[in-house]
Amino acid sequence: MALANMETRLPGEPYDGRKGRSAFHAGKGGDEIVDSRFDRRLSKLLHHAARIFCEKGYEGASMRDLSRAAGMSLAGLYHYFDSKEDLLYLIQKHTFRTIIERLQERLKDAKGAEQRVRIFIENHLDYFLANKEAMKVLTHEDETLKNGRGAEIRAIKREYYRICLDLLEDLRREKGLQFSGRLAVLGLFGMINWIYTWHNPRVDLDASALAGEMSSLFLRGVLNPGKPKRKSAKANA
Amino acid sequence: MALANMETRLPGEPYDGRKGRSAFHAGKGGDEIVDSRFDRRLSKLLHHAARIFCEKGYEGASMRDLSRAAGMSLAGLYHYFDSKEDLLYLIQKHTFRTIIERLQERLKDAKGAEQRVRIFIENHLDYFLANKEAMKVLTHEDETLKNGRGAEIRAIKREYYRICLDLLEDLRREKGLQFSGRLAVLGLFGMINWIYTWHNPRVDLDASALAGEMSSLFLRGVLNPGKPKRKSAKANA
DNA sequence: TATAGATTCGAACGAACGTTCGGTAACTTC
DNA sequence: GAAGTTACCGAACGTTCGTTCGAATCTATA
Repeated sequence: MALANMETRLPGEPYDGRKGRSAFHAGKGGDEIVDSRFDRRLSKLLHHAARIFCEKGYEGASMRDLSRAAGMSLAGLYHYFDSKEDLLYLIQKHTFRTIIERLQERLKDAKGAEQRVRIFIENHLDYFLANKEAMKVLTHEDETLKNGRGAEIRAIKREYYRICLDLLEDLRREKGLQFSGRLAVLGLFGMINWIYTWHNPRVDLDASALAGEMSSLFLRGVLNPGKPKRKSAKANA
Repeated sequence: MALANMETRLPGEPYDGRKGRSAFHAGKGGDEIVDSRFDRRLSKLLHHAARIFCEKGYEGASMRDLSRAAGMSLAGLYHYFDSKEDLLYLIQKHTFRTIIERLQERLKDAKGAEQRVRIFIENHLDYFLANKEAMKVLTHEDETLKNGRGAEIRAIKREYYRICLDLLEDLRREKGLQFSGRLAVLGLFGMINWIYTWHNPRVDLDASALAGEMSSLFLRGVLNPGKPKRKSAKANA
């Protein structure tokens, strides 16, 4: 009973996650109010939760921690979501969807494969550093969600991966290069996701400068022809 | 009482972690037997624990999970270590110390800054892929340990970071380049640590081939002069 | 101001957690 | 084979966990 809405959806059907109270679901005239009282409160709760999951990890954080941080009773929280797992799911879905949405917006008016890769990197770092807590939760709690919710997040992740892979393969084609797309994507993801373990705003560059540096590092690595061993300027493709 | 040996050491003094029963502590004639019954059993327990921490995360894994996996009673486990936290500490310390030890061995007979950087990367990936579980625990549970144990692991981490930084600064000097050592180290760490999230032995290259690819990607990125924007061959240093 | 629904709460539930304790069995040393 | 140490276990301790329930309070509309 408690797990009623757990696995009774159609596969691929997203969880509502709002207990049917939100004005998000479109009325007869299409999307309308997206900022009901309920939605605003839920959004604040998600931010509090992201901060706590970021600090103590998903498993290490308790609903009592969240209730304390949000200034709301433990029982009251459950008015806004179904379970702790649902909470993580909502955070990850919203974060992932937003970063993809912003990326597609920025890619609209971009010409040239190299420029588009730079935009990908800058968008990622911009959003990462502006939403450190949620992005750490997205990155660090990668394998935490199971079953339906996990599958849905993993699907979004594949979508994001695919976008990056396509950009890199366009680049490869445009410049007539040879490299493994998979390796390039995952190497790049490593570089730009790892920042949550070290970036300190008082010491390190800001997002846009960082994006510039990392783009250069990565693109030079990908664009330049591999020299076979040592001291030999011209080499095979 | 229960936390007696928790914070009563001198700062910097490592935890024994063996409850004084190990033959590890040198006798009068220097180091002798390193493989007492106790040590061998402990080592097996650490492997089981690494596997479980890897699968479910440190917080998500229970001592009962470990007792089941090790085929030993819950109470019996505590004969070998003080606490769950101690367990994580022992895994991380041993893993980190071993990877550094092997690196220093390999660096002994290596000439040329570039070659030494390649060795660093190869050693890291070799060990990572041969000890995936422990390395994931080391990497993923980075901020889990607190207080004394956490400080000690963090010190080893700084040592490892420093080794890499020195290698890269040697390279920069030798080739007369200009780049941020910190950014290069952390970018490289991102690339080579991220593999635990994606490497699939049935699909991906093995450690040595992967090390070759990543070394090329990274070194080309670092070694090649930065071109300012677009289509301009010669640029500033 | 009456009413319906949305929102919040205190209190409690059963389950799972890390750890401890007293005792038994096994091994080592003389 | 007695004595002493090491290895291990069943059972329980006290705490914390995620979640639920019924009731109380707020808010918006008529």
